Amino acid sequence: MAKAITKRSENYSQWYNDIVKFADLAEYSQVRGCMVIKPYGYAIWEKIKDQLDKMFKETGHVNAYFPLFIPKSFFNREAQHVEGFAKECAVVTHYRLKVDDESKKIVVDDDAKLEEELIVRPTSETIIWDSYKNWIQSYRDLPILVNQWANVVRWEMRTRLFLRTAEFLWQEGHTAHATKEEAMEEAMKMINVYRTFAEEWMALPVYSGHKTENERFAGAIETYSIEAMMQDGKALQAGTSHFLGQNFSKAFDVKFLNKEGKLEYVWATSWGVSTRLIGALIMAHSDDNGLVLPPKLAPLHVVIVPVYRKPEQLAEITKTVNEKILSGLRAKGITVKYDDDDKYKPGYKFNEYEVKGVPVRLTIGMRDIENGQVEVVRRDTLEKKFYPLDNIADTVEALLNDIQKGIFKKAKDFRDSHTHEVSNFDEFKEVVNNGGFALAYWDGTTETELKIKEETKATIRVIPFDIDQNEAKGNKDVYSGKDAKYKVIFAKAY
RNA sequence: CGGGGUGUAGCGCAGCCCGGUUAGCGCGCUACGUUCGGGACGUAGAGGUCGUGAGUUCGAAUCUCACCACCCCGACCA
Repeated sequence: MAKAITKRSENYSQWYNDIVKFADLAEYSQVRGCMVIKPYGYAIWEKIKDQLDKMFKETGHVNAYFPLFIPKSFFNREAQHVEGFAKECAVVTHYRLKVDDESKKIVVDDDAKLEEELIVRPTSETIIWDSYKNWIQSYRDLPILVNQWANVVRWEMRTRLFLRTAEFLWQEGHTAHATKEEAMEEAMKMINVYRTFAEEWMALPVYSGHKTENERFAGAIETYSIEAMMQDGKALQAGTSHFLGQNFSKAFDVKFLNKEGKLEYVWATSWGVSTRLIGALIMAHSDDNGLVLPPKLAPLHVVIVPVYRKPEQLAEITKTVNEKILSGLRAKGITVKYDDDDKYKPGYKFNEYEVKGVPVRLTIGMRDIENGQVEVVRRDTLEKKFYPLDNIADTVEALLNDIQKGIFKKAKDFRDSHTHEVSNFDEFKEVVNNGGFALAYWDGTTETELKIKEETKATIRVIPFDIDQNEAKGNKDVYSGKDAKYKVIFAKAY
């Protein structure tokens, strides 16, 4: 074992870094806080992107692209928005370099200073609403249901691959509506799209609900979020959808003439998920042997490893693989790789694909051909079984479905067993400090929320949709002892 | 921005305190041979502006100064 992945129990965050590295997903570049997403990691992002894009289009959205640069003045328009992002913006001040006469080095040409600085987008509300102003005159122009796949830059102080990097890839939906109700419905619709994607595709159980005022997106009236639990019991915000009210339409003066001939401000939403989802995928499912991927998002479903000594044996195995395995699997849309690379030994390959989380491995040697069988190993449980070569495609298809369901159940069981109702602050501290979600009553004040954060580092992740908030009536806040308004999920978060 | 640390081969490090002739080690890499059902082994080999720039010295990876970069711990955050 030349390369060993740190065990989760020893050092969880080192384990995470090891998985990213050994599974060849990403690495830091020479640019501070920025990552290189390597082909295998990018392939996972492409799978995520393809599916989400499909779901967005099915819900009536279209893609467009807006500039990377935003004039500084745009940020002045919406007060909360600028406050939320000002401290982490990259700013372009010049447009030209030159060779310095004395040092012969490349320097910024001071004569090429921009009249107005450009901000590298940390999010695109402002530049998009500046365009919407020109797009919208009448209720007939609405709704606008646009999504953008893009990169954004937030100059974070501390970064972690996929979870928080200075530049990251994401999608941001920006919609414009004639009525408040329609916009609110859109925001809710999209958080549900995210929830469906998380649960059915990522095999990641999530709590969805409202964010508190304190945790809301800068400039939003209402923020909805999906929150997942990682294997250390901490929460990861996996996606957000915002009802922006008329904040941005007022800031950018976007009005439309309604059916009654009256001028009104447009109602807005925005919603997004990022490459952070890959971090969620890693931390939710993987084990001490490496990455574990849900089959629906695995770039490669099945790898076939031949075991042989002589070239003639390899030829015979290859013939069997071609005739009895490959076409059957491909016909079912299963992505399969036959790894007959002679440069590596089987043992090396077994480990490599295990670390990379390929859901199913087939091993086939002379012995198996004689017996008409193949060895099948599933990545999630590492269980090995022999199956007949006949109908191997059906076997594998069923197994992939089983793995998808199995890892969802495992993640859900984990989350549920680490989610506890707490009735007093001592219990509360115990739950959040040991890694877990605390279901607690809250008095609804930012003051209490901040005090709890200060004392425990735990924050309110969501006010869950699927908890009837009438439950809170007659109960007391876990910290302040005042009358409770909500029952919420507290946890430490990434 | 506050506190701490590190820059030496592709990666991980030793050497520096106490200056000295050819700068080492592990992994990886290349060639050949033996291996091949859970990360093989042997032999031979390739690979270095010692972060950058000045200075001290007969002589600097080593001492001095400046600069740059990155990492870790805080405050901030998808």
